[in-house]
Amino acid sequence: MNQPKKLNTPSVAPIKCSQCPIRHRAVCARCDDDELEILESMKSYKTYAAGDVILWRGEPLEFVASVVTGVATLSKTMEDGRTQMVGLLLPSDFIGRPGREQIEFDVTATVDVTLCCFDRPRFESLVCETPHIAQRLMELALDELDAARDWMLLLGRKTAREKIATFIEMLARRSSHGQDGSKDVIDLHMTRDQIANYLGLTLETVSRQFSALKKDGVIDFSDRKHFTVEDIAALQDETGDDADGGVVY
Amino acid sequence: MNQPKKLNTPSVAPIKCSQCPIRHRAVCARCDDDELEILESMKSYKTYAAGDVILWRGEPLEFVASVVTGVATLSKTMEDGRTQMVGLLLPSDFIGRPGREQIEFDVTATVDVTLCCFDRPRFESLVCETPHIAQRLMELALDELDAARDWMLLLGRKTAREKIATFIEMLARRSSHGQDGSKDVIDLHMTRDQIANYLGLTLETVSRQFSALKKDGVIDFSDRKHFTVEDIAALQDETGDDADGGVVY
DNA sequence: CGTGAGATTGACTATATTCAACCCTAGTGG
DNA sequence: CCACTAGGGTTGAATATAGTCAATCTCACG
Repeated sequence: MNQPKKLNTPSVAPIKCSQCPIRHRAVCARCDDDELEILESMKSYKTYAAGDVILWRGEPLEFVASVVTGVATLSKTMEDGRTQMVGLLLPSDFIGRPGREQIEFDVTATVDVTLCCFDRPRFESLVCETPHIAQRLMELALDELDAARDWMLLLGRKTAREKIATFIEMLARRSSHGQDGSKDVIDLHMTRDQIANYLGLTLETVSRQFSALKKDGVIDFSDRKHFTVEDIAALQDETGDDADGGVVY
Repeated sequence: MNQPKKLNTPSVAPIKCSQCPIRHRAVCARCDDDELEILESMKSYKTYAAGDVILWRGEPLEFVASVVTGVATLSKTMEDGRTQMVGLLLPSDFIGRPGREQIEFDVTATVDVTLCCFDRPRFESLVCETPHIAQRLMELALDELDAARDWMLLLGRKTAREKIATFIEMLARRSSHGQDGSKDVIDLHMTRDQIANYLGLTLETVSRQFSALKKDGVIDFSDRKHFTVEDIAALQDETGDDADGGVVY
């Protein structure tokens, strides 16, 4: 953010896989040293500045990649401009799929992003030869599928207030710095418009619901991008989800 | 339907994998004869009558399975009863995931269903040893992920009319018997309520939109469960999707 | 200090939901 | 054989929720 905006650098000096921050969570998580060496030899890094489009929908998919740092979004846009985010990519998440020539949605960097890229055809043959990669890719896909299904419930059935509460609770859980119960300052590194596209709302409705939750003492904004959760219990009540996360009868 | 309702039979006589109707599409699609023999020895069939619940959310997941015949749905229900379908399982689709003890949603048979089941722990070790299974499972998961993401756009951004048009077009495409352009009678084997839960609407809205499309001459109902598409072009216009399926600039 | 992108707020409107009455139709039992 | 019933389905009227349009505000940045 406070760094100068850099142009879309085609590749930067790679770090060693063994020291990679996503080594044990990304597509390479199950790989042994030999397999890692193959990946090491074919990987290249690319960086994108906040706001850059990483891939356009329909574009031929020349590489697949893991997110090393930063956050990217997947989104679909209709002819008349209505758009819906269909996924959030955090470090260790995977972009692209073996066997597909094109990508079905736009991929955009919301903050500065570094990708660890692999040439798609070469990666595809590697998937066939290296069971550890297919296994991990399966796990990643199934995890994303679970997340997508939770999101479908939100999009199809939750009210605006429930959507916002769910979103905030997700952020709160994700950014809880160690000790529980503390009122961390949470960074909302998205615009109201992006949040609206994520939740299937308009930006005005997002703004109104934030204001309402603030008025009700559930959250408090220090500025437009930073807030604290004042009443976690109330927040969880508002999400519409079961109390303990799903296993209630 | 016209057969007597049978009780939930724990297992029925299995057919040979080599003659299985889903042999080349299911999780076993890439398996060679040796691998198939292992699967053959551990599989068992279960059948469920239309309306039966196959698995309840939160239930310990003792088996994983492929759908051999019939249709099942995945759905999530909120405390107050609002429910959202999050997936449709057709023959060759897979239920359950290795590495998860519990299932996150209800699985229900909408018509009579036959499953090809595998004991979960044994299947999990097989996934580790048999790359062809992990590869195929990855492909199936990625396909479902693509479908889930299309559905997210529908749920988050489409109007009631667009949702219904998309739904009908999906049915029309799926049940087109060979020659294109013919007016096939399409079987709507779901109630208005189930359709509503699928599309994130109420059953009244579903009914109203069907009536409106009929009045506009786009579709025609012979009875409540059967209709024909009278104007495919108009139907596609109403879906809100791009004309040729997505790759337009 | 001016500018512009993003955010907030208000007034009005549209869309889909809710509530309720009524209608089919298939299946049941007298 | 026919009337009754129940589970879906349709339709209408009133309502609520979120969307649209528009004015104003805030704040970071040049």
